Parts: sequence; structure tokens; C-alpha cells
Amino acid sequence: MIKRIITAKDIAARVGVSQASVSYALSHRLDKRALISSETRLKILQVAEEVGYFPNAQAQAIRTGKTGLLALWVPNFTNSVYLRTMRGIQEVASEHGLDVLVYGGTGIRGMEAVLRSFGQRRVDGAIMIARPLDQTAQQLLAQLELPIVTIGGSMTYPNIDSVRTHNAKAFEQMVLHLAAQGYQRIGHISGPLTTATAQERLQGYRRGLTVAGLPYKKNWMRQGTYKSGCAAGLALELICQKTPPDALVIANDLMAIEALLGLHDAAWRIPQDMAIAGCDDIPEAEVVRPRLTTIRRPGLRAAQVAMKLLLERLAGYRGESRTVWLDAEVVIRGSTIQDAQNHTT
Amino acid sequence: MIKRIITAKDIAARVGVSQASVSYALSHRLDKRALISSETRLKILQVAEEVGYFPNAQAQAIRTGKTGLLALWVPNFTNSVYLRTMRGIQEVASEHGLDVLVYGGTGIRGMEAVLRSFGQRRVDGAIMIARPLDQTAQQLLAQLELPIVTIGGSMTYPNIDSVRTHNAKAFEQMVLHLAAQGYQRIGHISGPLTTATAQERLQGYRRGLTVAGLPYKKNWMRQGTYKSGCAAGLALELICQKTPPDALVIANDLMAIEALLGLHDAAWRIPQDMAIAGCDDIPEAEVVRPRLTTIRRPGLRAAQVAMKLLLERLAGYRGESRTVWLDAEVVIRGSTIQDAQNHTT
DNA sequence: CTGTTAGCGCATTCAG
DNA sequence: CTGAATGCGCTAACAG
Repeated sequence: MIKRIITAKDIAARVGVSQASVSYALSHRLDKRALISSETRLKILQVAEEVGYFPNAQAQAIRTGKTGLLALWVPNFTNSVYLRTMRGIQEVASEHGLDVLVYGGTGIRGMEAVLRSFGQRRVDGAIMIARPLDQTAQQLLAQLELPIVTIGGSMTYPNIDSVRTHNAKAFEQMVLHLAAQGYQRIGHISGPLTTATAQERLQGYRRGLTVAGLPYKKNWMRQGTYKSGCAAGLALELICQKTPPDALVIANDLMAIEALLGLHDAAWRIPQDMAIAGCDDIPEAEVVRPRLTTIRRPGLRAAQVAMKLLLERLAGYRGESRTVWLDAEVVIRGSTIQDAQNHTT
Repeated sequence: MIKRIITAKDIAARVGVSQASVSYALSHRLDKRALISSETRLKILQVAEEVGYFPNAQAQAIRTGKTGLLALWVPNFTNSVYLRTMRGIQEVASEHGLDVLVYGGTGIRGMEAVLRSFGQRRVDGAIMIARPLDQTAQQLLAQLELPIVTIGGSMTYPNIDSVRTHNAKAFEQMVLHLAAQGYQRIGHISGPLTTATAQERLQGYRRGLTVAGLPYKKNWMRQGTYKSGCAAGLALELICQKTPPDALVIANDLMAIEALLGLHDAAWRIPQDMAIAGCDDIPEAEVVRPRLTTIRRPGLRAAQVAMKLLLERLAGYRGESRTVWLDAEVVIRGSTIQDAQNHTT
């Protein structure tokens, strides 16, 4: 703490050149005309290495206007789905010499603070995962004139690129898979229908029913919260009818697993009495018995695509906002196929 | 991008005061003598608000020598144990107006780059989660003279605070719990014994046996990897003996769950034929049947303590390095208690 | 090729 | 109380 941190001036003095030459030596690019003789350059680099010098990023930023900072805004760290994405962002960013500032704040108050930080830190760009933005936020964001990419966002804003997953398609496929397995009364537990993802998934489910020629019944539908604590009860409600569904497509794994366990405790056999499918492919899905059929969203791929879009903007792209759609993959496991191998309970 | 970002000078011109006054107005502290009349201050604040001005953090940093940046270095994002910790760090940091730079790089090459970044970004402090540091790393870190807190690190370095979990104690308690349940032949699948945590856990297991007056047998021991793919096989090896163990204390949940599922498939009843206990309390532990008895490491608490230590250093504390030991909690579930309620398999 | 100079945006002396 | 002036560490334009 006491020892003053070494600056370019220090090593300039040490080598006996000007401070500017030190800057040249370190920022030497092969593509540009040499601004310095390789002799002095090497001498400078050597001394810099010796004393462990590295340029102050703040000072560089203030001069160049580029901070090399990326903001990554995640709704919550606990959702394992976004973990793969976070990791991906982090990796790609660091490959490109960018450091990642992670924000996790929630709530209205938090949002404002985060947005302020974007501006104050002068981040070069931002990636927001599953962040529905309200009017105020959009306005603030627009004011920052920042390259922004949303992942899993519901709306597209001008000059904001987004990466989205084709949830509807995957849910449609899931219904078709169930139909192919012989299930005829396919129900659905949705997420909160105020969210775009829940709507998409519901839509896909319904389209699947239509394509498969199966009936859609309000009685086989329930709205959940995406969170734990609701699904078991909803599943029990569904089976208490005269004609209960024989399969449930559920909007995420968290709820699907709760439903599965709840039905299990109620002595319903999965998948004989009821097939269950979820979405997200969280780690629990492989551990529960029977294993949960689910939809694997391309978390890592989304991160890579998002970074590609962002890097293009950072490199100067100034076009219209783009939306890249990614497919999700149906992962078939024991909870939806009536194969003796798969229900070792 | 085109529109120049608003600076203090801009709003100074707008209000008709000097740039210095703007700085005063915004950094106004009640504890200090007023450097500005509240009249002009309010006028300045109002205009600043109107035009959406916020000071450039880089410029502030370069002047004050404080960046308000924290580095958080995590081995991998996928381990749900550290997730709680990450989240905790993030939250506490943001409460204190600090932004968190997340690094996830692994490998020797990555390490150097990360350490460089610490220096280049002039982070105010760093938190490293479960990062065994080699000689070179320690040296570089020492050179940075940075407040550093390690979480779950194995060694203590001079001037580096650490937060550690009392693994041994928890494992000892776990053995005692099993003994109390009547298990007599308690085996162990360890982590890689090159790691400190695996050693601690092994140690706790052995001490537990001693305290309980139970025998320790090499035959009931296996060394695993902490990772998936090994434990089922090891568990099967263990049961293929003339006198197999009747309980297994396993060094983490990942392996414990694999062992549990593997034994299940081999038609061993859990917990009647074999009790199984893990460590970490990952989400899967509650979903598997029977539910997995495990050890819950205080992830969030560790984050809070780590931040407390770091904030103290940031506030000027210059004492010896400190180590805070946290207790882990034994969470008893169906995989170790012979209660009919708990093995609805 | 090299060194000198001038800021970047801000916090902080030092005069008024 | 206020404003002019200085410098943080660095890059970039400029002159030698």
C-alpha cells in the first residue's frame, strides 16, 4: 500500500527515454508503422517486465474512451440455466481482453443503480440476461447509447440486439413426442403468463396439440410461478378430475420435478399413469427417478452468439437491431417413455 | 456514440459556475465542512439530474487512487456451492457501492492473465474462491499489495485473510450421526487427496470413527475425484467385499448421489442396506430418493464474512492475516435414517 | 524514429 | 464560499 505503484514515467526514467516512448513500446502494433526502434523498444519492455509494470487501465480508458469493460446483468445467480451463459460470456470476453462486471441487483431501485453504474463505469457494452425492461430502463439505456445485447429478453428495442430461444417450437415438438408415445390428454402447467417466455411456451404447447390433432382443455391447464412451491399442488389438482390428463408439459424443470415428486408421493406412476416433461435441463433433471424429459436451452451457444453480436457492435457495426433465434433441444428421458428400463423409480 | 458524453465541465457551463463547484456539489459530504452553498449546490444537482450526468468513474479513480472495483475469482461457475457465495459477494459489494469484476479463468496461463488484470484494473481488493495458489501466484499477489480474502483456500498467506469451513468437524459429526443410527461399518469415498479439503474431510471421518469407537478399515475406503463419473464404480467395488460397509460418508454430493443411484440400480436398499451421506447440499440432494443426508457449507455466510474482512482492509486495517472458521451444518435426510417415511424411493 | 506537449475528466490545493 | 490552476497516468498529435 505504501509503495507507490510503478508508472510509465518511472520506467521511462529508468531506461532513460521519454514517457511517451514507453507508451509506444507497450502499445506497439505490427500493423502500424513503427513509432519506435525495436532496440529501445526491447530495452523498455525488458525493464517493464523486471519491475512488473503494467499500464493503469483507468488512465488508458480516460484517454482512449474505451474501458475494455463489459457489464453482465443477470437476474439471479441461482438459476443454473443462466450459469452456462454467464460462464460462456466470461470466457469469450476474456479471450478478447475484456473484463466482465457482473451485476445481479433486482428490484426497481436496484435497476436504476445498475444502469447508473453502466454509465459511470463507461462500460463498452452490456449483456442482459432475461431482463424485461420497463419504459424507464429503456429510456436510460437509450441515453447511454451503449451496445447492448439481451439474452432471452422478450422484446426487441431499437439498436439492441437480442438472442432468443425458440421456446414455442421446442414445446410444440415436446407435445408431438408425447403424442407419438400414445399420450392423448396432454395438460400444461405454465409459468406466470405475464412473462413472455411463459406465453411462448403455452403457445408452442397449443400449437403442438393442434398439429397432433389432440384436444385442448382448460381443465388440463394450470398457471404456475416458475418457482418452487407451487407445482406439486397444481399437479394434484389436475389429477383430481374425472378425466385427468395423462401427460403434463410443464414450463420449467423446477416445477416439473416438484410435480413429478408430488405425483409420485400420491402413488401415481410416472410415466405409466402420467408422463411429465419440463424445460431447462437443470442438474436435478438427471437425478430424479424417473429421469425427467426436458428441453435443453442452448445456454452456452446463446452466450457465444451474444458475444459475437456485441463484439461486432464494438468493432463499429452500426446497423439495425438484430435478433438471432436459437433452437432448443428436446431431451427425452424416462419420464415420458414407457420403457421398463427407464423407471427404476 | 456520436453524442459526446456529458462532463462536469458541461454542466458547469450550463449552471454558470466553475467545474470545481460541480465536483463539490456532487461529492458533498455532511461530515465535512461545506465547500459550497446549498443554494448553488441544489442548482447544480438539479441540472445534473436533468441532463443525466454522472461522473466518469475512470477519471475519479485516477485522481483518488480508488477504483471501487473488486475482483472475484471463481474456479468454475458450474459448482452450485460457490454460487451462493458469488451471489453474496455481489450483493454485499453493491450495497457498499463496489462493483464486482468476475474472473473465471483456469489453468496456469489463465492465472497470470487474471493477476495482470488485477493490477491493470487497479482493483481495490480481491476475493478468491477455492483457489489454491502456487508459488508464482503468491509472489505476484504479494507484489500487488492488494487486500485479498480467500474463501475455502487451503493455506494462509501473509496479509491474506481467509474464510474457511470446518470440514473436519462436520464430517466427524456425520460419522457420529451414523453411529447413533446404528451403523457400524462406516466407509468413506474421499476426494482427491492432493487437495486440502479432501484431506480435512478424511481426517474428520477418521476422528469420528475414533470418537464413536468404530473400526477404520482400509477396505472401506476409496479415493474419488470429486467429479462425476467415478463414484458409482467405487461404491460397487466397496459392496463386492465379504464384509462391505453398511454406511458411506462421501466427500461431496456429486459423488454421493452417483453412489446412491449406482447402489440403487444394483438393488441395494438405501438406507437399510447402506446409508449414504454427502457434502455440499447441492440442489440434487433434495430431489434424489431417498433424499440425501449431507453437509451444508455456509456459502452465503462465507461471502458475508469474506466481505467483512475485505471491507475492513479497505477501510484501512493493516494487521496480520486473519482466518475465520465457519461451521458446516449436518443436514439429515432419508439416506441415513431408517424411518419408513423417508424412503418412498 | 524520438521527445515534447497537450489534454482526457475529475478532485483538490490555493488564492480570491 | 467560489473559481482558477494543478496533476493523476496515459495516449496521440506535434515538432525535432
